[in-house]
This record gives sequence, structure tokens and C-alpha cells, in this order.
Amino acid sequence: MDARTPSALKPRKRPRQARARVTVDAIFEATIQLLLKDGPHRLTTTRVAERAGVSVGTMYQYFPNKQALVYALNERYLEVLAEKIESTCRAQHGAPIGQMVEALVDTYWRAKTERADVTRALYRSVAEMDNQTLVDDFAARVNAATTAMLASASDTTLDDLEATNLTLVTVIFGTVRNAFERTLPAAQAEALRGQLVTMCRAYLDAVTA
Amino acid sequence: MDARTPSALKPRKRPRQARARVTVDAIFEATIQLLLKDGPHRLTTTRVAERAGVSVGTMYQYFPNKQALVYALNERYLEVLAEKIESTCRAQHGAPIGQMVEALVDTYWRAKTERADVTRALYRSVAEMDNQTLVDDFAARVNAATTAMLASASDTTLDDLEATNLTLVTVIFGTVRNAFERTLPAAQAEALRGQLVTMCRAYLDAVTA
DNA sequence: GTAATATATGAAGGATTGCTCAGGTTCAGG
DNA sequence: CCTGAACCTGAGCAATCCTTCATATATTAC
Repeated sequence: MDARTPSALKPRKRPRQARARVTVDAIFEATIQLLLKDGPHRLTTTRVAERAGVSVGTMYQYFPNKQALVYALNERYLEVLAEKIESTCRAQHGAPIGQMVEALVDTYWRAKTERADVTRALYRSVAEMDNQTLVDDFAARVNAATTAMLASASDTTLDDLEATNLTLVTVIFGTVRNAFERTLPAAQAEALRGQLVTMCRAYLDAVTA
Repeated sequence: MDARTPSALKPRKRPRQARARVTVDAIFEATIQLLLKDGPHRLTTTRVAERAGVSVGTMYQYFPNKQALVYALNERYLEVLAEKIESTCRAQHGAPIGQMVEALVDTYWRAKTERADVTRALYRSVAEMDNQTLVDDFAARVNAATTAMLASASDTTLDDLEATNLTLVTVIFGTVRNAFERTLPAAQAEALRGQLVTMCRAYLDAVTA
């Protein structure tokens, strides 16, 4: 758990026994399902506990309040996502730059598509409860990884690494998100993903020449 | 008011006298301010009325419930935004395609930047209350306008107008939104806007050649 | 086996919220 | 000036909702 986590949102205690770990997982899963079904403003501690098959009191043994629950959920999700991105960046170290962005788009797109409904549910929950800290931390972490990757490109050195990196990351992440909110038919979504890669490559050609 | 507005969200009645119009405006403004200050999940009918300087009952004379209030607010905002975009598209009819996207980015970016705080507040409120209908309508409207514009380009005809249009719109809108959530320093934001234009132009060169 | 610890329960308290309604005030038209 | 329509008031009801705590069970360590 991040040291930067606001104290009011820090988990009360970690599960030590196996059954407790099962319980906490069930609580997380129940939260996702409810977020999905009813949206964030109908997310209730009672309902979460009910669906998780535990009592409210149990939930409060691990999370000091409702917000902390959603916070922890997003933290968990972003942690996994950040790791995937970092892994891709490491794998592409020293590759040609065009291949890099393609890999980045692929990784991010796939991560979001794997459980599209969960993605949507969490996007909404981040907005409702305010988890800006989480988002900022995530952004910083991703930024470091992609910057390092781009700097190692075998076929070019970028004039303004910072600016190009910021542009690529913002465009890719923003586009993916927007694509999700439109709930496009699969074929169109797939086409869009291809076009996004084309676009990024064209951009890199332009700022490289 | 759109005919597609779900009946549970339709305004109860329109203000007929001048003082009533003032009241409704005050209610809208109060909603924005509270959304800004405390986020959507602390938006309360009592608080809205209080800050607007009217009583709760007054609010309920024009809106059947809280959700309808937020809905109407976003409807108003998106209406203005859609008009700006349509206006730009008309103005660029028959222009070179590169100039078109530049104008589109400019218009959208400026519209969002003019009152950046309001933009952020509304982004969040759309997510919390579910106003998907509004977003979909907006998307369809913008789509029609930009498609018509792109089709009239003086210097090229696009192979796949639909796909290119979808790509451009999704990328531009998504990027702008993401840029806002990161609360970038003004200089970086400005640079990003420029890079976005470069990117779109490079993309158009690529799919046109 | 037993003490210490971890985990689970759920009724109930306290606070808040969305919304109504019976009764007032202001305005516009005649 | 008068009357009906438009507009406004705000105490209070009903419905939740978040959270606690006294109590009970399961697990681990010895």
C-alpha cells in the first residue's frame, strides 16, 4: 500500500488468515459487480456486504469507510495496469520507435478490453469518489516508463523527448478511454485501434524528420 | 428540450416570468459551484437551494428530482458546445483538410479551456449520474457535422471517410479530456495542443497519400 | 487443551437526504 | 383595483445510509 495514501483511506488491517483473504477478495468483486449494475451512486456498504456474502461489520474491519473501499479497488487495478505497461516498456527497450508505440497501444488497449465492463465501472468510480492521488501517481509512474523506453529507440533520437512522450501518452490513453465511452461495435473499435497506431507512427515520422 | 429526454428527467415546467428565469439560472450556477467545490457525491438539493438563495421547494417546481437538475445542466452545456462545433464545421466547408482539423482542435480546446473548472466539474457529473443519452446524442450530432465538413475538403477525397472521421473525433476529444484530467501547467498544455494538430495533420497525410 | 489472536455477526444509533405540501407572496391582464 | 396564475417558502416525513459495538466463532501457537 502506497505511503502516499491519505490516512483516512488507508486499510484498517491486512487479512492474515486465508479465509480473510477470501473475504476481502469477495468484497472487491462484489463492489465491482454493484458498480457495474447500479453505478457508483447506488453503491452501498450494506449491498456490498450482502453480495459478498459477509456482514457489514466484516467490511469495516478492513476498510475504515466506503471511500477507502473504492480507493483500494482502484489502487489494485491501477497497480496491475502500471505493471503491464512497465513490462511492455522494458520489453521494447532499444527497439525501433514505431514498434514501441504499436506495442504500447496494444498493451493498453488489450488491458482495457479484457474486462471492458470493469474498465467502465472503474472509470466512473474514480470520478465519483475523488481518487486524484491515485491517478496522479499512476500517470507519473507510466511517464517514467515510457520516457525511458522512447529514449532508448534504436532508429532515432527525439528532439524534445518530454513533449513527444507527453503527447503520445495523452493521445493514446485519452483515445482509448473515449473509445470506451462510445461503446463502439467490435469491428469499428478494432479499426480505430489500427488507425491510432497509424496516427502515432505518422506523428513520429513528422517530429523525427 | 430534446424529445428523447427520459420522462423522469424532463423539467417540470419552464419559467415564464423574468424572476423565475433568474431563479433557474441561479440554481444552475449554484449546482456548478457545488459540483466544483465538493464533487458530485456531496451535491445536495438543500445545499443547491441554499447557495442559489432560494428554497428547496422552488427547485422542485422546475425539476422533478436531483438527477433531472444535473441532466438539464449538462444538456445546456452540450448544446452550446455542439453549436460551436457545428459553426466551425460550416465555416471550414470546402477548405483544405489540414486547416479543417486545426480549426476543429482549436474550437474544441478553446471551448473547454474557457472555463476549465466548469469543464472538469461537468465531466465528473456526467459520469456519476448516468447521462449516457446526452453523450450519445452529442456524439451523433458532432459526427454529422464533422463528416459533412471532411467530405467537402478541397484538396483531397478520403478513402474511408467514416473511419477517418471517427478516428479524428475520438482522438481529439479523448486527448483534450485526458489533458484536462492531468491539470497540466499552461505552457505544457499549450504545447500539447500544438502537437495534437501536428499529429492529426501527419495522420491525414498518411491516409491520403 | 487452552489461551491469545484473528475473524465474523447484525441489530441499532445517529445523521443525512430527497422530496412533498399546505400555505403564503408577487405579478400580469383586464 | 382585482383576480387568477405564476412563483416561492421551509418545516417535516419517510427512506436510506454509514458506521459502531457487544457478542460469538474460528484459527493459531504453545
